[in-house]
Amino acid sequence: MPSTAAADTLKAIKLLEGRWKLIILFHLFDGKVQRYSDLERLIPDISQKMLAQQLRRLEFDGIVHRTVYPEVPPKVEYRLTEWGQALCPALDALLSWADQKDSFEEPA
Amino acid sequence: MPSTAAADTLKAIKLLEGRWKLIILFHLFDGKVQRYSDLERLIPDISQKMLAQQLRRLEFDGIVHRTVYPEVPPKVEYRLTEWGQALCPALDALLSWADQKDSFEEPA
DNA sequence: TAAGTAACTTACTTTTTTGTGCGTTCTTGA
DNA sequence: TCAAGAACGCACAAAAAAGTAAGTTACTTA
Repeated sequence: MPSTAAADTLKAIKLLEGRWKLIILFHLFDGKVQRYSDLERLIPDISQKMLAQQLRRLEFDGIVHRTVYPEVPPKVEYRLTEWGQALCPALDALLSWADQKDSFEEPA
Repeated sequence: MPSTAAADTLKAIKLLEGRWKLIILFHLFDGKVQRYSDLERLIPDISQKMLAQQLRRLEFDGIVHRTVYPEVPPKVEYRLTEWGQALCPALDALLSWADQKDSFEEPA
């Protein structure tokens, strides 16, 4: 284990931190393609500002791909990059960790 | 995949979010036991307040175990719970995801 | 001419998280 | 008598994240 493992894991988690990113990602898994307005509908509590901002960040980080169709009114589609799809196993591992909680009960 | 998968993964990530938690955890992996003052030394930039606060939160969440020795001056030791140790594979999965990044280069 | 549409910006406010510095406790050794 | 040591707690300040509401663009259709 190189000494950067901790730092790199930190970075990985930072890419996913925040109130909205995972929620957005879950709507894009399995190759789903969504328009901005689809995501707005699927995530009723998010503000337009946060949706746009987090999508841009996910795009910048290489997790989400953005396609603009030059139409009026505008049309923009979002999908995961391949690397974004590759997040699945890691999130599954986290989920199964969370699920295991009750099977470990600490001795007092 | 039950429909709570997204919500549960969210919760799991929230347990690890923030500037300090993973840093603290990395110093406790592999059964390492550390005193409060050890962690202070190992994490030079953290303030006492944040160290105490995050340790309490990790304890509350069942990830870290806290042992107080009734001595003067005080002695308090921290170690991972079994469930806390069980985080390793999930963090490894995240790390390997991060490492894979360059092997996926998106077609423009 | 005017309203409608999708996908955002921008300016501003509120909330949450993090940081700073000092105080507290109790006993021991100089 | 008094400073030292370990592990905090507390009040307050700064910074970061999130939320609110209104404005923008550039065509299309009524």
